[in-house]
Amino acid sequence: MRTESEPEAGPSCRASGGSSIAEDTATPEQSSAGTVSITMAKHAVLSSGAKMWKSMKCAKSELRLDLTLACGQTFRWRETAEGHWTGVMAGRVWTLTQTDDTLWYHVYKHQDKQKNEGDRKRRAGVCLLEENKAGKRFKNEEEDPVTVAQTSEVEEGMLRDYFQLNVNLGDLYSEWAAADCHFRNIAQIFTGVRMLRQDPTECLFSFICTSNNHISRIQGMVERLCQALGAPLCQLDQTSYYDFPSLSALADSSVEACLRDLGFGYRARFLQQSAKQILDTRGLQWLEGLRKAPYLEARDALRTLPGVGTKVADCVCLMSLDKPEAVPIDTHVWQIAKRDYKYAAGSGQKSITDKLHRDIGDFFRKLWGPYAGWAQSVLFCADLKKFQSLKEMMQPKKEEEEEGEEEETAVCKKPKKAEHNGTVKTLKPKSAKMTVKKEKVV
DNA sequence: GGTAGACCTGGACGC
DNA sequence: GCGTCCAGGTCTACC
Repeated sequence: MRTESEPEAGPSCRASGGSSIAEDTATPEQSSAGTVSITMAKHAVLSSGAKMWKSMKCAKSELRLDLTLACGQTFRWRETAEGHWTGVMAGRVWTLTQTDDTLWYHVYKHQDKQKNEGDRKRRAGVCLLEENKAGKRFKNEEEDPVTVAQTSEVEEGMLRDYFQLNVNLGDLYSEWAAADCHFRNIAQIFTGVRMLRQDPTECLFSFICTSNNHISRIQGMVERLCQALGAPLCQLDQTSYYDFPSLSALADSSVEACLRDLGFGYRARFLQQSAKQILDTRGLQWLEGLRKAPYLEARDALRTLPGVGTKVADCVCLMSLDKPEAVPIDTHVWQIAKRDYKYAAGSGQKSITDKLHRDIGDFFRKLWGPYAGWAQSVLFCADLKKFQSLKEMMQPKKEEEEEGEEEETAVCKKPKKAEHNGTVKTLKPKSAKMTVKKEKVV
């Protein structure tokens, strides 16, 4: 997703697909009407008319787009208008928004021919960088010869799968809150935070970029990766959208130098080598196949890849491989464990060792049960600096509740405001009493 | 099983 | 405006 206003940063390896935008692109309404226009396609906005939108029932308590899409589990969604989130999922560009009990979605069209060509080249391992650089044209695809109803059914199915809407989040929140008073306080405000079921390839290679890195920089890197090696999908306003690169495209021997030029640093080698290792020794379907493997087996298999340690492997397991018990332990989760749960083991250590990772993971799995990774993501989300204004809202509520509540085990002292947005890491443990009333197994 | 240092880069922060 | 610090880790060598 590169905007026209972004500076050209790369010497030889900078895609510039947005520079020659098709002048014949039209708004979706105009296109469907068969008219030719020089108006650039725009991001959909619900207020401009519900006609171009489809909808499905989904309560905000089950899904909060703003929290779920911006809590750091995915790096490709942007708020393109107030409450409207645009991103790429399953090779399509979507804008999502929601009202109280309805999830609205719009899927943008792109030219089939162009998409097929991109797919063909990606399968062949062709780096699309030069082609993108030369300026591909983004057009609206023609209407598919399927009924609108069939299309809606497919798209709704894709959304249900992506957001894992078959999982009843309300029930899980109740169970976590019953087992954990700290969670209960956080959950008053941070409702609807759920794990996505992402494409394993996208998830793996995005998280290889996260090591020793800022969230803002990670987002930029993932976008440049797609821009350089992914197939173009469409352009909306000033933003070009690309599919995530295939394994073949990532494994090409030229990729490391290309990505180094794009500012990936030492991670460039990890990305190329991991892709190559998967293709050479495992095969295209291996990553998806790990969805059927037990958690520890999948995690250990991922850890054999260059640039994939315990934390990244856990992220991939949790966010794309159907392993809800995976609890990624990073420095912030360690701080949360110490600050909010008085987790003492390993407090004298300077870094997160494998043993500490295993022990903290077991601690949270014991506390929250088989969906511990989901619960952890709620706390992680609440700790993000960008959501501190939300967190502050819960303080008065909590104080009121504590005043009228004598139950000993439910007292969680007000946690110190934690700030981490990729740049602030000052987190000092503050005493907070945590008593687990019972071990809740979901 | 634990520690330390290197690894890229850019945003935040202090001056 | 400039210098410094450090980030959602991983890898390697060493103890």
